[in-house]
Amino acid sequence: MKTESSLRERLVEVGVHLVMTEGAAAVGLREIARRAGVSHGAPRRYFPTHHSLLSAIARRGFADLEARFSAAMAGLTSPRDLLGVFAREYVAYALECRGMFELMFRHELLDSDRHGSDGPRLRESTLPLFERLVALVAECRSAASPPEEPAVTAAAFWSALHGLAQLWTWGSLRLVLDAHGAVPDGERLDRLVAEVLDAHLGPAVP
Amino acid sequence: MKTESSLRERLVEVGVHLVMTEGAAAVGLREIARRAGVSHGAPRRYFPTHHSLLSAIARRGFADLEARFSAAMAGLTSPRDLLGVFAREYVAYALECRGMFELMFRHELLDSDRHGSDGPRLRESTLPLFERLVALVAECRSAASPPEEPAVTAAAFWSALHGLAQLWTWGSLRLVLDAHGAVPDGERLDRLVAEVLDAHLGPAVP
DNA sequence: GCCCCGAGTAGACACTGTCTATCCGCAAGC
DNA sequence: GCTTGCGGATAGACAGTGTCTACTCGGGGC
Repeated sequence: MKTESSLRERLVEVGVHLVMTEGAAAVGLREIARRAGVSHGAPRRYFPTHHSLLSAIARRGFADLEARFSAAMAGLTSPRDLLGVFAREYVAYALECRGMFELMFRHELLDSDRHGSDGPRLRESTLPLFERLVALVAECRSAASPPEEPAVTAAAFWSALHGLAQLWTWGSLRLVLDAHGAVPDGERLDRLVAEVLDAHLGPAVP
Repeated sequence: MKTESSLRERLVEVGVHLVMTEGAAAVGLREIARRAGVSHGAPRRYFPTHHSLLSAIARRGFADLEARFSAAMAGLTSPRDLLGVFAREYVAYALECRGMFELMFRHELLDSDRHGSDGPRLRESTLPLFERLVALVAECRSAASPPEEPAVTAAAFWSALHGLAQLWTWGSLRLVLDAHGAVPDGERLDRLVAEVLDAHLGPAVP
């Protein structure tokens, strides 16, 4: 791991840092080049367009997310526990790396249709992640009632997590739970995650 | 309703039309002014900044959504049916008016913190909508098991719908259900909506 | 009749992404 | 040893953007 990494790598790293600190809207091609210490035309050699650079940054985000999952799931075996970790890690990532999470699902900014300069379509980055989810849901469900298409359940479960992360950062969920001030402030998000888990996977067994 | 409406109204209307047809990314201040037939500086009198115009457009979106709900819910009384209509209408709006739906929840583009030039904060536009949801969920739940904080259930339910709409338009849900080709193509979205309804509100009673 | 003021115009400024021509350094070839 | 070629980076140009400011024009109040 030499400190003189290729410019390509450095651009992506600077971009990730910029998205994390300033938000997805502030990531201009020229700004990245500036912070990387090269001229504004330099990135063009590796990323023909702004979208392709953003796509590379988003791809890094999906990789980071998957790494988080792998780290957090290590040592656990119960499918229900694993799904709980998955859920908490998903919304935690969305909150901690809000800019990245935004960028990763902004299809109009990404080359989601075209193949990237390397690797598969960006949309397909989520496929292995989802496969893991389907397998866990199937395992979790087999103990209970009829199978019921685990892929459908997994898709709905993921949707709930995704919407929860999105609406929470958007702010209206907090606002609305304030109005019905039943749940104490620090526990609201945890309660929502637990609610999603229970709703889609059946109530937890102690 | 005079055809010579104020420029302010016309700008918003042109903006809505532009978002619907070209997507949220294509809505420039100058482009709106051009299509409204005025100079590029004219909007500034009514909307001091680009964000404030986008916020006005988004506000119109929330109003449209609420109008759709009111129209679709007319005549129904069963809370479960009403929630079903709510769910289907929500994702239908997201699919039909994809650009508007995108814009409405892009907080970095909107003056979601500052008060608009008229009316309340943009974030609070969703509050009456959510109140309706909480009431319906409470009514729906009272027939079944313990109350369990209807506001929390309603929030999770809304999250699932929101995430479903988002991930469906993003494309990975379709992709992943293709891989597990169990559900025929035309029914996938309906199945997912039904799954969300059942998961959060309990299975439907015929 | 004059003045003022609101509404809209038009130009400037800094900035963006993209395109193009240019230049530098370094290896290969003779 | 000198030239050649070329990948990698530079810098300028161009059209377009949002914002700011000076200006103009027309109509109502005194």
